[in-house]
Amino acid sequence: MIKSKEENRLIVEKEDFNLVQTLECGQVFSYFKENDNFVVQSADKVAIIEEKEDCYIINTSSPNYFINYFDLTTDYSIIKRELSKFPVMKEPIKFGSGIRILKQDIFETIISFIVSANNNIKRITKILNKIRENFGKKIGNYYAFPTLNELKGATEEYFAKLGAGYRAKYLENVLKELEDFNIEESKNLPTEELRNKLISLSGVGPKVADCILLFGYSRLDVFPVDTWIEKMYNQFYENCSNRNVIRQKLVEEFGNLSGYAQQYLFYYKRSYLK
DNA sequence: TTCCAGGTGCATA
DNA sequence: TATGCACATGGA
Repeated sequence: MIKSKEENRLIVEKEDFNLVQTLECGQVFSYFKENDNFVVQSADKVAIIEEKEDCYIINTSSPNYFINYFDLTTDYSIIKRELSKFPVMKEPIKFGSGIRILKQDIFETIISFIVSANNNIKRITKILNKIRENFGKKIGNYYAFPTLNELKGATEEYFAKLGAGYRAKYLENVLKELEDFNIEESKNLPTEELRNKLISLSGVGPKVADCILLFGYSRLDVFPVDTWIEKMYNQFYENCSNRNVIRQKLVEEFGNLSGYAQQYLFYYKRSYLK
């Protein structure tokens, strides 16, 4: 998987790793294309990634951070083999065979997915980029995502101006609520308890909480149910409009592989079936 | 014009 | 506990 690691560069084989699939499967909003490369940002880290015929060259001053971020030490062939035993997963796994679940910064993930609720990806990205530019430290030609402390002064009016709509109030509130949250300590909580704690935050409901758990806390025993998963469930399982019921049934079915299954299905359904 | 986007919060029964 | 509706915004 990791072919070589140097101080400013990481070379990664393409086996079980497709950068476009990983970035565009809906788990992350902090990347963009620059010339022929992808620029990937997470918290205050940046990677500029070149695609070669048989590998990716990840240019970054933080190679270890991106080894963890792209989950490069996990063997996805085992996960895909296990999940392929479920008939419903066969095509989605083939379609998104290079997806990896990112390990993102928790604060950034909380803010990103509050913005994402009932919103479209284009506007979500626009809003998050503005937050970076307005409150983040400058790193070279790019901007870091602000820390809680750096973003603390942002008001409802500010977020509304960015186009956050009715989520502006949630964002202002959550910044205050997070001051007593203690993200570091929360990492040790069991999934269900942590889920309830996240849901108590402003703008965080069951779906956003599950996304934060999966993409920020790397909890694989959650299955975020959004409009696309609901469509998929109604197509492949049974008619059901209660998202909580859908979530419970899918977690029961996929257990500790739920998070992986969700991403393969989401990507397949959203980009292929519509 | 209406519908929809990786839903949440709140009132009501 | 469960259901229904309002909530900003802009593209299709």
